[in-house]
Amino acid sequence: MTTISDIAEKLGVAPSTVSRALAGSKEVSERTRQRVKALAEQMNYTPNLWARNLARSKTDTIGCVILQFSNTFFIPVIEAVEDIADTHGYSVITSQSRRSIELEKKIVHRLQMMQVAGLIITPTLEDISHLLAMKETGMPVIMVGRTHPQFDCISIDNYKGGQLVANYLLKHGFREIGVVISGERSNEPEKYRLKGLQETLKDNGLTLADEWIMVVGNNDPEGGMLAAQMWLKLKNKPRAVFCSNDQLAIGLMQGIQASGRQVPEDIAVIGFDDIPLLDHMAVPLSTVAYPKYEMGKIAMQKIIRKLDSFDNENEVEHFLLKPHLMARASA
Amino acid sequence: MTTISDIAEKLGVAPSTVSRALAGSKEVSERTRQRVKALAEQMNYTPNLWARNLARSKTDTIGCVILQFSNTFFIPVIEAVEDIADTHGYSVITSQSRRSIELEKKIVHRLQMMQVAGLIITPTLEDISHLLAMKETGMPVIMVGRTHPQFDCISIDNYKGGQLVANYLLKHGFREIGVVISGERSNEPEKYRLKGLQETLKDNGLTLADEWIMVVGNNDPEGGMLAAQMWLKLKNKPRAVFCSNDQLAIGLMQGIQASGRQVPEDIAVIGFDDIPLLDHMAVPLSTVAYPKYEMGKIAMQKIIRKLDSFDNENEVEHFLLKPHLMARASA
DNA sequence: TTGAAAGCGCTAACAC
DNA sequence: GTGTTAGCGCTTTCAA
Repeated sequence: MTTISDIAEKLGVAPSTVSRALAGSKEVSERTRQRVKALAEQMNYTPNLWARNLARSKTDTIGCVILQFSNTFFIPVIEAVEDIADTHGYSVITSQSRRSIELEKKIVHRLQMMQVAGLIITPTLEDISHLLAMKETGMPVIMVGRTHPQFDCISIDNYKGGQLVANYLLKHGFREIGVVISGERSNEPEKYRLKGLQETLKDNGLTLADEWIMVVGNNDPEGGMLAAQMWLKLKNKPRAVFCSNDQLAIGLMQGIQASGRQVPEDIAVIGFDDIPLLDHMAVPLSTVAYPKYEMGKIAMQKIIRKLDSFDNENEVEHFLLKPHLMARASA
Repeated sequence: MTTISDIAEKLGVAPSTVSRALAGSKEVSERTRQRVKALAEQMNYTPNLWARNLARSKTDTIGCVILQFSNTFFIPVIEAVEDIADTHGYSVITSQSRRSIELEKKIVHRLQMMQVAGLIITPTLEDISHLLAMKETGMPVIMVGRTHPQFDCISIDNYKGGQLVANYLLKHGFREIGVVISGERSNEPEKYRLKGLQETLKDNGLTLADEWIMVVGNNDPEGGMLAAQMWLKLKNKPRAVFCSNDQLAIGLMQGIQASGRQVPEDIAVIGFDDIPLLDHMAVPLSTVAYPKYEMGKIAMQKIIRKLDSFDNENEVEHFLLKPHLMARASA
C-alpha cells in the first residue's frame, strides 16, 4: 500500500504538502499539485479512510438502518437517502435489522464505533436506549416510518391511512369489516392504522368485532395464509378485510383463493404500503400508498441540515406525509 | 467521547493495560480487568473503530456489492453473507451498484479506502480494471452470479438453465419458441441462458428465428411490457417465450393479459430466478430456480478461507451450482 | 508556498 | 501483570 509519505519522499517534499495537493488546497503551487497528482496516480495511491477520519476526527458517512430488505417498500427510501447523500458529499452504509432489537443494537453500536456523522433508522422501538445514547453524543438521529417524541421523525399519517381504508370500504357498501395484523407489540404504525379504521367505523355506527381482528404474529405472506385459515373457520365471516401491510394481504388472498373462494366476490381485501408488482397479482391489490422516495429524501435532508447546524439543536421535528388510497381490483 | 486514555488516567494505569483488559487478553489480572470494564461501562466508552483498524492495519469488514436491491433474488444472497460473516466475527457493508459501472467503481474504490478485508461482488463486468487492481493488492475478491477467468466465482450453470427451459417446453409440445432478453452487452448469464436454450432447440431440429429474439434493453417489468408489444405486433407469433429473468416475464405476462390474450393459452411464459411472490401472480410463473442462499454462503466461506490463508493464493476456483425447473401455471 | 511537528485513538512489541 | 514506546496514515496548526 502506498502512502502519502511514500509520495512525499519520492518527490522530496513534505507529507503535508502531498496531503494538501491531494486535497485540492489552494495553498499549493500549481506545479507541485501536478507532480503530486501524477505520481499518486502512477503509484496507484489510495487514501486510507481510517487514517483520514481519525486525523479529522469525523467522517462523511451516514448510517442507514432499515427493518428488512425483503420488504421492498424500503428500497425507494434507501435510494433517496443514497441520492441526496451523494449530492452532498456523504456516503451511506445501509444495513437491515431483520426486525430484531438485538441485531439493531449491534448494528447501531458498530456504526457508533465507526463514528458515523448521522443515523437514519427505522427502529423496532422495542428499546431505544441505544438511540438515545447516540443522540446524546450530539449525533443527528432521525427515524423513518416510526415516530418517537424524543427524535426527529419522518413518517406518514397512519391513522389517516386507516381512515381512508374505512371510508373506502364503507363507500363501497361493506359493513362487515375485519382486520389482519401482526400484533407486534411495538409496531406503532400498525396500531395507528388499526385505530384509524376502528374509530371511523365507530363514527359510522359499526364496531370491529374481536373475532374479526386476526392477529398472526408476523408480517410476511405466511401470516396472511394463516389469516386465511382463521377467516375460513369463522362461522360469521367479515365481507372485507384490511391487512396492515401488503405482504399479509398477498398471503391472505392466496389462502382464500386456494380454498376456492374468490377475491373480491367472497371477501374484499385491502393492504398497506403499495409495494412493487401489486398490479401483477392474481387479483391486483387495492392498498394505501404514500411517497416512499420522499421519505428518504426528507430524512437525509434533515440530517444534512443538522450537520450544517442550520437547525435548532433542541427541537424535535416530526414530518408526517399524507397517504392516499390506491384502488385496484381486490376491494 | 471517552477514550482509552481517559479510562487509564482515572484508574492510574497505562493505556495499553486498558486496551488489553478490554480486548479480553489473558495477560491482565482479573482485578484490573474488572475495574477497567466497570469504568468503561460507567463512562459509556465506545471503541473508535478507525483508530483500532489503523493501529492494526486491518479490518474485519467485508464489502458486498450487488446490482440492485429491487431485484429481490439478491436478498437471500446478502443474508447468507451476513450470517456466515457474523459467525466468523466479520461485519459486512452492502451496497448496490444499480447496474452502473461508474457507481460500481465508486463503491469499490471507497471500500478499498476503507481497507475492507475482502470483497464479494456481482459486477457489471463492463470493466474489471478496478477489481483486478484490488485483487493485486492481495485482497480476496469473489464474484457472485457472474464469472470471469481471473477471479474466484460462485455462480450457477446458466447454460444448463437454458437447456432445462428448452427441454421443458419441448416436452410440453411447444415448437415455436421465442425469447425476451435485456441485451445488455456484458450480461454473460443472459447470454449463456440464451445459448443453452438455442443449442438445445437446434439439437431438436428447431431454430430460434431472429424476429423471435426480443431485445428490450432493461431487466425490469417495463422491459417485459415492451416485449408484449413486440409480440403482439408479430404476424407470426411464438407460442412460448423464455424471458431471461422473472421481472421481464412478469411484465410480459401483464402486457399480454392487458391485451386480452391469455397465458398460457395464447402464449406460454417462463422466467428465470424464482423470485418471491411468483406463486401469487395472476398466473403463477414457471421459472428456473437455484439455491440463492447457498451462493452467498459459499462466497463468504471462500473469502474466509482465503483470509485464513487455507487456500492456494494463485488458484482461481469456480463454483457452479445446478439450477432446476420450477413448473407453475404459466408454461 | 512549503516544512516541521504534534496528534487523532488505539495496538503491539519490548521491557521491567 | 503492567508500563513505555513507537507507530498506523493522515490532517492541521504553526513557523519559516
